[in-house]
Amino acid sequence: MTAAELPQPHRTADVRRPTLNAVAARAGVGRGTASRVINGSPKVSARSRAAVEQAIAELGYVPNRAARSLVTRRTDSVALVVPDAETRLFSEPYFSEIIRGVSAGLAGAGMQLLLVLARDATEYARLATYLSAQRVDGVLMMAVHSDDTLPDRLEELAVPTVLAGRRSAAEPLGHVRADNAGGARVAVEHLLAGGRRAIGTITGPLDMDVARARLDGYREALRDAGLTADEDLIAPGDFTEEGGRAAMRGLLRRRPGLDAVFAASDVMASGAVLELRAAGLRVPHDVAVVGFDDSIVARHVDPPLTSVRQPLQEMGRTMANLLLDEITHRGTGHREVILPTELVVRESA
Amino acid sequence: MTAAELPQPHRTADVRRPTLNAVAARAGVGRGTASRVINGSPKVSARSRAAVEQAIAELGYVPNRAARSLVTRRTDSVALVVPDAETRLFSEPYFSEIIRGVSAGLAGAGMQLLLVLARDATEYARLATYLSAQRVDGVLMMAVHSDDTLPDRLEELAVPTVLAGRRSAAEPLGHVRADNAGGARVAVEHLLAGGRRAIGTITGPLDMDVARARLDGYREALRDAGLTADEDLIAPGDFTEEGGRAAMRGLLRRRPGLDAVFAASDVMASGAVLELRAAGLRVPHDVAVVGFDDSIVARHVDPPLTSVRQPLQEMGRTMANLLLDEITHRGTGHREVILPTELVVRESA
DNA sequence: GTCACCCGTGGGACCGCTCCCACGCGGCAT
DNA sequence: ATGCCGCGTGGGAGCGGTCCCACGGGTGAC
Repeated sequence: MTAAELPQPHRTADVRRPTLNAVAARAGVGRGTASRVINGSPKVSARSRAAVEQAIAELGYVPNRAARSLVTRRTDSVALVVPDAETRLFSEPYFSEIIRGVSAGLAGAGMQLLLVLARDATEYARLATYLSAQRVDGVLMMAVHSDDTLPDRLEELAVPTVLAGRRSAAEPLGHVRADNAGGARVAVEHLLAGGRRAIGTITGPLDMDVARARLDGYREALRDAGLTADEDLIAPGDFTEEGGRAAMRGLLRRRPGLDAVFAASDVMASGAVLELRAAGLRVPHDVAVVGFDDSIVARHVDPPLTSVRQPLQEMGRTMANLLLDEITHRGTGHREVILPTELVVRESA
Repeated sequence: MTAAELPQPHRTADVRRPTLNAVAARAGVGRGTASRVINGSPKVSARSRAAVEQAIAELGYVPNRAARSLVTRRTDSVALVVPDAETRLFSEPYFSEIIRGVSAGLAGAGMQLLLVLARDATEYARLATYLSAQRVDGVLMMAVHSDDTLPDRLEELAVPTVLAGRRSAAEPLGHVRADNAGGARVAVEHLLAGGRRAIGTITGPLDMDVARARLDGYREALRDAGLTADEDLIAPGDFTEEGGRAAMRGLLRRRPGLDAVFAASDVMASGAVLELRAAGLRVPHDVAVVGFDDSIVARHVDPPLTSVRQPLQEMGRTMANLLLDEITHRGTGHREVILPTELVVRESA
């Protein structure tokens, strides 16, 4: 790509590392046998195995990935793709925690994690070719939008792919998500149990499935309680604090008598709290607030937010496992895993 | 490593991608010429160049990284190492923002970013060998402690390395850091300008350079104002909220007349605020508080915290650039870059 | 005792690229 | 005309692994 025009770096410092040949020679065996030991083949005598293992230890031999992957056509690495535009939205533990889970899940299998932030649309579009060019064995994608076609392109190119969250209810690809609807439902049920009746909601961008699912949960809970989710109780947000403030402002204007709000993210909830305070309303006395994510913000908002926690790290780990499975046994079929959420009750509701 | 015992994945789907040979054949030139075009060598006639470029476009050719790096001994990828123990980092924009900067800095050079989270000490220790085994061209490290020797090992192994922050004032390796002392100084000057005179500080763990530097800045500011930084004005914290509370408690006990506090992190400042409130003191009326990091917490503390912002994304970008430079021109000498901080004034001081 | 078999083994043939050497060819000085 | 230079070029020789085929020697069946 553009690298072509750049000055070429030196060759790496010529501290030549021992090769498989060196190991074999030192162990007094052939390359084949040494290779077998390294790859755990059972068809090696105990004697040879011991000799090779000793040689490896003495020489500090580490296999050359490039050479290996040239012939095996595997790279032992997977990419985690994050549209850069989204990262600011979740400067939250979300990103980090999922990564930790993914990393933990991959480490056991000796896989490397390639982090790919797609800056703009052009770059994003090129990604499919890029990723499929024997660069990675599989792809994990975060924050996929409904209209995102990159996953489809990857599927066409036969690149194993697992998504964090789904694009729509009919997601054809394997993915892992939290029980968003269930979580939202529990949040609203908590508000209902607290005697609240005029419950509004601040949603995420409705072109995202997470946002829609959380809205669905909100609706279900109200319906089950015999209430109707009037349209003017629903204010669209965008997962940002400012969006939360604006949405709250709208809700207050339309429904002055509101006594509770379920926000589809803590960040929006924190915006809502700021706006409520500005309007002279007390939380939770006048208006109760529940957020979603149980992010660090939740604990630091005044009052601390009641929020729905998603098992982020486990989601990451599960994504890694699904992907590894898909890589190992092609065409296992795309599976979806839904992990349970948990309501963390604090002072805001 | 352990991968040896695992079941081996299939070979990648055999959608054989076009090779350089195919490109050369189609363009009617030799492999050498095709390679030259791809690598931007000037020694190619316009005619050949055009033919090759067309063939590349028609075939959708993308060079095989493994093959290339096998011979060049470069991988065109760098590792970002983060000790997993530093969960503290994860809860902040810190991590995400630096990554964004790093990613942006690397992208231009066609470099890949390998994310390596070291779970435990054993794994961390093995990292040096791991990273030096022609796996990456360079290493970026975050959250290095004073007693961390991994950087030294990497240097011995001739692996270009750049750190985020330094281990001590005598850091031999290239690194990028914020002007911690300067930032602290400005924070305290702001308190002085507000008429405060009995100014305490809550420090980070003093085995970390950041913490020491911020303490130094505090001292300098007081000294320049003709005040003395009595030892009982200095309370050691550990960058946690609870640590901040405890430190604040100690300060109040020793110095009931305190009228301001500079905390070396927002999280500690938020703890301090809680403690002040518990003691019946008002912020900023009775005691003004300034934090550090301008993290998301700062905006959500009540009252919102005045804080010192570090240019995280730029720090990431700078790290990437330093590393690229080190990779391209070996032995440029390890440089240090200090980026300016900025005081963000809110309501707490 | 002979033969078929199996197990462990060595090593050749690649994988797809870059590097570099040698070569052809036109233009310029001799 | 002859030589030399330098440019653009083709293609061989690896890079360090894995895969697989062929082979030696021990074993058991006949």
